[in-house]
Amino acid sequence: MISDVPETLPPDLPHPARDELELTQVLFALSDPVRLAVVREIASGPLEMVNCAALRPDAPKSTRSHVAKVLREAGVVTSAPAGRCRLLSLRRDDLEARFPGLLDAVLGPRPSPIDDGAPTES
Amino acid sequence: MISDVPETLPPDLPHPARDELELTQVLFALSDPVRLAVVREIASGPLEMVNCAALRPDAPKSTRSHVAKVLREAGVVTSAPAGRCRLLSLRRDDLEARFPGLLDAVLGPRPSPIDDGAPTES
DNA sequence: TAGATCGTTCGATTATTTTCGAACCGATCG
DNA sequence: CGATCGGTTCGAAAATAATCGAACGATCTA
Repeated sequence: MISDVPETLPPDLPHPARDELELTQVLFALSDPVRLAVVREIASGPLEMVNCAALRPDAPKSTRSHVAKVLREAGVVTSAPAGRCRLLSLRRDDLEARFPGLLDAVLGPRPSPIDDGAPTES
Repeated sequence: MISDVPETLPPDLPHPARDELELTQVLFALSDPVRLAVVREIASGPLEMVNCAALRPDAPKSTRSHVAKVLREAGVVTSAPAGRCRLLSLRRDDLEARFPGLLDAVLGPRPSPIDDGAPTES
């Protein structure tokens, strides 16, 4: 027997394919300080939205969701369901394939493992 | 003798200094197709606004001027008076110093002198 | 000097984005 | 099951950006 597909099937969010990424959309997504901060934060690895400091935890949920949406629709991040949360990941490979060097340039100089920015003891 | 500065001294337009360039502003300036096309066009050398095809010559002057203004205020281009015209130049050095690699990434692969994009004869 | 050219600025209108509450949904936990 | 948690969606309202005509200024040219 063929089980009916439930009317309310899990509508996972739409992500543009690699070859659909538009440079101007990507640049626009990165042109906002909050969104750029999110990208910087997940540059070191995927992160659940709920644990993302750049998405101000005190801000209204709908605002946080909107930030993620712009990044997702531009193809900058993927947003995957993970338990109750959503896991944000940077689409490094897709961005690099489509716009080589762009992400590195936007993320800026890689923080050296030797200098973490903390004050050194004299 | 000290010549009086005329009341109506040539009010040359304000340009941000190199160290005042903001990444988000630059990205925003580049995130519009028309503005990006202007940048691509002057990438090969300075160009008078009047001769810039990306600034649709048929569009109202005030719209054309506004496009140039956003690019100028973001620090992407300089706009220098040149006779009756204004000469737009890409601020390559400043952008490279401040955001290394960004411009190259945005401009994309340099068109090879061998392959100019024209269809090859079979 | 007068006219034409190129571009800026201002103000008004329109279009696009952002923000946020409310309603809702699935997953988890008691 | 019922409550809570994390997040989306849908309006509507506010903020921001784009568009364009009109007025102006400076430069060149006749």
